[in-house]
This record gives sequence, structure tokens and C-alpha cells, in this order.
Amino acid sequence: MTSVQHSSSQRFTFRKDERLCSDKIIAGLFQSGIFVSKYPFRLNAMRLPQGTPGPRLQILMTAPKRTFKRAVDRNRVKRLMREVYRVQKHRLYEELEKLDMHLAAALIFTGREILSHAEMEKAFAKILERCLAALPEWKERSA
RNA sequence: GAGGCAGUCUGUUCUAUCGACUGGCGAAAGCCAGUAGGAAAGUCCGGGCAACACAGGGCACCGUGCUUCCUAACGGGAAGGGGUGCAAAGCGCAAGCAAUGCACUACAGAAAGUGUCGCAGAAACUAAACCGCCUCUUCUGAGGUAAGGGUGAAAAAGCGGGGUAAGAGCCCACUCGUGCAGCAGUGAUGCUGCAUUGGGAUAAACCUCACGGGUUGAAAGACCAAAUAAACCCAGGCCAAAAGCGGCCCGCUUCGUGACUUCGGUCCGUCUGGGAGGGUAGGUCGAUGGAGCACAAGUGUGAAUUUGUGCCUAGAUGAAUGAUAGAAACUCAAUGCGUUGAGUACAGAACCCGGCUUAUAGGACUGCCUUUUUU
RNA sequence: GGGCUGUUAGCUCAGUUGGUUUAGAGCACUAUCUUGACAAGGUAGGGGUCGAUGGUUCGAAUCCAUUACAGCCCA
Repeated sequence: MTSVQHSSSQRFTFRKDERLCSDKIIAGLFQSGIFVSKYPFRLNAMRLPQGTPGPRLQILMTAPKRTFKRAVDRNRVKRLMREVYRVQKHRLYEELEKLDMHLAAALIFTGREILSHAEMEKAFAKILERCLAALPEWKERSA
């Protein structure tokens, strides 16, 4: 019926501490220049120092006001992005655990139109592959 | 019955799985409850709240503009008055007046002053003589005239009669306007009487009058934690001049009884403003129980308001209120009458309220208009 | 959250304050002259609901109100 599979080890939560809230980190994030891009997404990233408390990855989702004029549309896009991330995030967590990295990230929607949930899922899987491939390189650069 | 327009109200529901935020319970795992709108929007207005400023007066600036009322307040609303447009019983010889109905109305002052009124036209503002009309005449002009023509958005009340050389409020009746008085009304204003020839428009042009307005907005502001630098540079004030009263003036208020001196100033202290540089950029409060909502009764034409009873109804902060699947309801299209397909508006709180304006699929109700059928 | 500005020809802008005259300039476009042909240049011409709706006025791109769409600023 649904694509979501129940598992005792993995839960598809998205709590407050997984979200990126710090003003300071966000400012640094967009200056770092580290990103991967795959239409209709763009993912900016910045490595956090070792031993940062909380989860391995803090992330924020956003949709630009320039392409989505109405607040309803921006909310819709951000909510879809959150749901898609929530389901697929465990692959990233595993990889980060292996490399012993902490990461801050911003997921930006660069498309022009709102996609359906199924299209979003496919598109996010693609950018996730690119991101995983780039992780070791990011570790070298920031070290 | 069908279609259109305007107004008011309403504006999808249920189940499963995976989540988010707030509150409660719990040692924890977790469980339970709640979680977007009528416009949350535009930011066009008005308040609450907060900080700073503040003897008082005048000018300037900005806003509002029929009256009375409602309201915490308003540029909002209610009721009323006037005006304009359309229809119009009726009255009048006519000009015209006009009960009543519907719609609209930013509606103070143009006899305080200034500006503007192109083209056309003879003449456009304390007016004028082109054609015309009349009188005189040396036949070319002089004078009278504001009926008629023509121009214009607008030509200095209208119409009928008298009067006259021709004409003219020159005189009279009626109508309109203005002024004064009386009456009615809280008032805008209306009615009646008397007087009066009574010489334009524009104030959404300047302006005048009346009333109102201190400035800045929750990125206001308060507290806690962390960090830190009472340092440095420049300008100015400190007993008679400057600063302040966030535009200006009057006026008012405030601040070294320091040291040295060649009396020009210098130094010290202190205050104010600016520069450069450094640190932090986390949390709590503000902040969700309020001009609150629902119902009933009373008062009022109404907007509203009083009393009683009941209810608690989002509170995020890089920002929750969601995603997926299935079913139902409604609408539309195709129908093989079994169904199949598509669609379900406008739109997302950011301190909170009261209005205004704008957007809105479908449904319900009310009013008006058009058309068809029947009686 | 709070505030400010703009919208005129296909493009870039004047004109708006202070109303009536013809809405104008440059580039572009069309025709034509010149050239063997093109460019440049000369001559002539076309092209505007002045963002929209309503109001004030005799008359509105201009004044007033509402509205739509752009752009900018404030820690």
C-alpha cells in the first residue's frame, strides 16, 4: 500500500534538533561554496567540527520567493521536500557514521513548478547519490 | 422552467499508515487532548501596548470636511437632510413646478484675496456691438439697443403681459436665487411672510475657516547567560555662551564657584556627538483570557448597548498546523444507462484588536432584469 | 513585520510639479534615393486604449480614489 516500510532500527522522524536553526551556521553555510546540484534541487553543505552534540546532520529546506510568489505554494514545496527527506535520510546517516563527519546542509528547490510527491521522491534519490559520492571529497577539503 | 446581475450566509467529509508543534500525565518508553482564515491578503485607516521626548504660546507641516448619533478610536458604521440623474400622478396659457419610486452622492467656504478659463466667437469677467433692429444724416457716418442670429462647456435669471423710435427688471404677475424676520426641528434644514434686479466656473488650483495630529514601531522593549576595553582618535559645551524643548520663533530649562596664565589661551576633570576597532548574535518574557465568543431577555428606527447564563477557541520563532493511500459527497463531460474520466475555489497566522478594500469553484437564500410555456 | 519608488511606441527615456497647443526624442521597422551589391548616409512614412477601473472638470498622460504588476530599502 505505502512505500514506507516499518523497521525497529530505523524511524522516519524529523525532530527539532535535526533542523538547522542557528543564524551563525546558516551564514557560514552559504559562504562555504560547497554544493551539489541536480535539477530541481541544489544542496549547499558545510562540515561541522568533530564532537558537535546532536545528530550527524542538520538540514533546512527552502523555496525561493522569486519563483513561488504565493506563501501557499512555498509551504507546499517545503512540506513535500521535508516528507521526501524524512523517508530517505537514513542512507546519508549511515555514510556519515562511516566517515565520522558532522554536516550542516541547506536543500534548495530550484525548479519552476510544483512537482508531485512521486516525482519529488525520484528526483531526491538522484541528488542523494551525487551527495554520497561527494562526501569523501568534502571531508578532505575541510580538513 | 431557463439565463444574467447584485447582496448576505456557507465554503467538503471519513478511515488507515508515517510524521511536526504546543499543553497535560509519566522515571522513561510512550499515552491523551488541541493545532490555520473569511478574507490569515493588500497595508488604505484607527486603537491597545512599548521606548524616547515633553512648562506654555504662536507659525509652519500633515490629515479630515452636510447634520446628529454609535464607538476605545477612525478617513469606519447607522439614521436623517440637501443635491444630481431616470421614471412620473397632478398643477400651469407657457416657462416651469412637482407628490411618489429607484439609483448615485469626497456634500464647509467662490460677496477675504490670488491664479486659470486654449480654440471658436464682436465680446470670457466689475464684458461687448459682427450680423440685425431703431433714430438722425452732408449718404458717408454718428448715436441708441441687448429682443433675434451665430460661437462656445459657459454670453450676466426664466416666461407671459405692459411699455418703447427700437429695446431693456424699465414696470407688473408667476417661478428661481439672495438677504432679513417668524415658526418647526437637538441639528443639517424645511415652511411662511417681507424686501431685492439679483453679474460665471474652478478650492480632487493656491487659499480661508473649523476640528484633529509629539516621534518611532514588537527588528518596540525588559531580564538572564556568555563575552568584553571606564582603552584610542576627532569635534563641541562647562557662569554666559552653548545645548535642549527631533521644522522655525518667542519663551523656558540645564550645566566646573578646578589649576596655570604673557588674559590670546593652555592643562586637568566632566558631559554630549561622531569615527575606528573589539565582543556577542543563545535563552526567557513581551506573546495569546481578549474593546473575546455563543445564546436569551431588555432598550433603541438603526449602528449599537445593558444584564444574565454558558464556553476557552492556533501560538510557531530559519518558523508546526503535513504527506501518502483508500472510500464517500457534490459538479461537469462521455455514455453501451452498468459505469468511466476529470474537477472540488480564493488562498497560509508571525504582538493583538476594530474597520475598509480586493480575490473566491460549488451550494443556499433574498431582490431586480430578460426570455419561454401555461392560466 | 515596517517603509519608499516606478509603469508612456518593439527597446531606452522626455513630457506630469503649474490641465486645453501636435504625446516628443534616439535606436529599431517600412518605402525610397545612393551602390554592381551591402553597410553608412539622405528623404518620406507607419507604429501609442499613456498599466487598469471609477471620479473631479467644459476638457485628464497630468489632479483624486481604488486596484494590478514590477523594483528598492530597514537588524
